[in-house]
Amino acid sequence: MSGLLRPRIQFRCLHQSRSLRGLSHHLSTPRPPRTGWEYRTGMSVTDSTDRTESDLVAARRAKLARWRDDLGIDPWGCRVDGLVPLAEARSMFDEAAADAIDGDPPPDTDPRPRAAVAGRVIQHRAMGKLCFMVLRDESGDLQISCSKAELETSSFKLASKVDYGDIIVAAGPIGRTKRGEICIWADRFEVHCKSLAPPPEKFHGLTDAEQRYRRRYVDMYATPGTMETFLRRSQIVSEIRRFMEEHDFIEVETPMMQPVAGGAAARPFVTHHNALDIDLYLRIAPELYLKRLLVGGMRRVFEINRNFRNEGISRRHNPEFTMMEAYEAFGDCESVMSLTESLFRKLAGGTVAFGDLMIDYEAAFERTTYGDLFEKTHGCDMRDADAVRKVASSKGFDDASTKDPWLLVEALFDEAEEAIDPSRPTWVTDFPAPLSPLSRPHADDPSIAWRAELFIAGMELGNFYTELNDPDIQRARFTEQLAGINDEDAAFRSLDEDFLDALLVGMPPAGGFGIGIDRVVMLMTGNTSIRDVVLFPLMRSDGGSE
RNA sequence: GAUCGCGUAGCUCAGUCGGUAGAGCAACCGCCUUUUAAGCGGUAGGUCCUGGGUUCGAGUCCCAGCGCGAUCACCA
Repeated sequence: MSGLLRPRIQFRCLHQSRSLRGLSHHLSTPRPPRTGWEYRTGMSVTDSTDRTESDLVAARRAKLARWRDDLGIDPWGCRVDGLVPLAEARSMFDEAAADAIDGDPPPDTDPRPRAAVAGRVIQHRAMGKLCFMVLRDESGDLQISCSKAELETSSFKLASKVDYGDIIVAAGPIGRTKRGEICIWADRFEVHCKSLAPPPEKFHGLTDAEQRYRRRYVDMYATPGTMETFLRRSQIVSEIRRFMEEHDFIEVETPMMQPVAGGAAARPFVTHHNALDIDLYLRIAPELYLKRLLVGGMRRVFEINRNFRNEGISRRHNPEFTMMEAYEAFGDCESVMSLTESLFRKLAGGTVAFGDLMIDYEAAFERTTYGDLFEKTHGCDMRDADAVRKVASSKGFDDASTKDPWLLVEALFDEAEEAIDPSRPTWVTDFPAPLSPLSRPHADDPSIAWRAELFIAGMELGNFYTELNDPDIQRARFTEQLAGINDEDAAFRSLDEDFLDALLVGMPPAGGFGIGIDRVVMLMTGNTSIRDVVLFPLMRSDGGSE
């Protein structure tokens, strides 16, 4: 429930059309030939047909050829059974067994535990007849030592010549070096993948943000912290899923290609189905489909998946983003708010740092109403149209005298959001009904809707509603919204008649909510840019195959 | 979309007042059996983002473009 069919679309469209014009101009402009090929291989492009390898790539290819021709090895590897993750091999280290070996000649039976491991070489130190290397996999790092005395000649040659970035398999007893480093003393050593690309700097990894996002596969192994963030993301999504299932929600998948893009006010992406010869929209929200499922009889449903919005990119916005939406029949705004509060409490497990903020999820979240926040910031009642116009006019809005006063309230509310303490998770409740066309108005005051938003660290985390299930009011709301939109939006916005038919069949009263999963991950991992929690954030095309 | 900042070797970064393009890591050759960003000796590696301009001379100054980042706007 990501948003609404809001009249605000009018000015968003002005904004969007500028960006679209900018984009088409951009696409028609020839770009300098800095291609993906260069990023990947370090080769430089001398003209459109002739590619010259960099010395670094040439050296790696030459090494590959020598291994294949002189040592007869297949550098591309094969299936290997019985491998253990590096962290697990490290944990198998046995102090007593290592002590038994130290100093004295090894006994007939080596008491040290053995392990076979695989990993990418991230450090390599060759010292003549001995070499050390550090391997990395998703579980961590582990040192391997290869001695000329312990390995077959060809294996030792390989071990002493592997490059940063190669993927190897090694096996042997898990011991310790003189300096106390846990280490596998390899008696088996094989290369299972030759890396031909020039590696990044081995201590800093990639620091240039552009390269980190464009070449995430390098960033993941080379930059400290990247893998941890994405493993944590995976855990968080898994915890959320488990939490929802424990609360008797069932997971569903609804269309991402929709004939009518509804459930939010965003501008959609358009695609085309050839056989049916129809345009389809990538969904901007799953809301209207999930509500159909309540009509069909499901009591509690949720969906975690991508939405696509054809809008700007920022530190907090990626055009495709992951959202969880959930609907609970016979719940309401309050029931889904308290469910969410306990979800956040569980995910955070206390206080989590985000930038300079220390955010406490244990205490009850703050609450304020939209109207109070508005009045505190602007000194007038949001229902007082004349006063609102006066404030808007004093803030320099050109359309202060003609625009719908509720749209002025919405525009002015941005400033009010800044009054929310970013270090305290805060509910803003009782949104204006005219800005909330999918939620139920209060019985005693139809200008106020049963709708709340959650704010944390200055970010909007999600929307929470008592759902509107009166088909006549819903139709009227949709119709009002459509009446106010401009030509540009009218092209992709229309009444979802099938959804209204579903409401005629009858949807039980319900609470519903949507939360931005990427933003939850940002909060839980302390990343202040969404690009650091999305594996492959959208980047401007940079020529070549990127 | 606006404003500000950045773009130099494969990577991480220096580059003074406009005066011959620098270092570390990585690479190549040699030495080295307990290293920890190993060490020592040697070698090679550049479209200084692109295109104009100013100048005797531009990595450096000016203009335009491209890309990235930050802030703002819009949104979750």
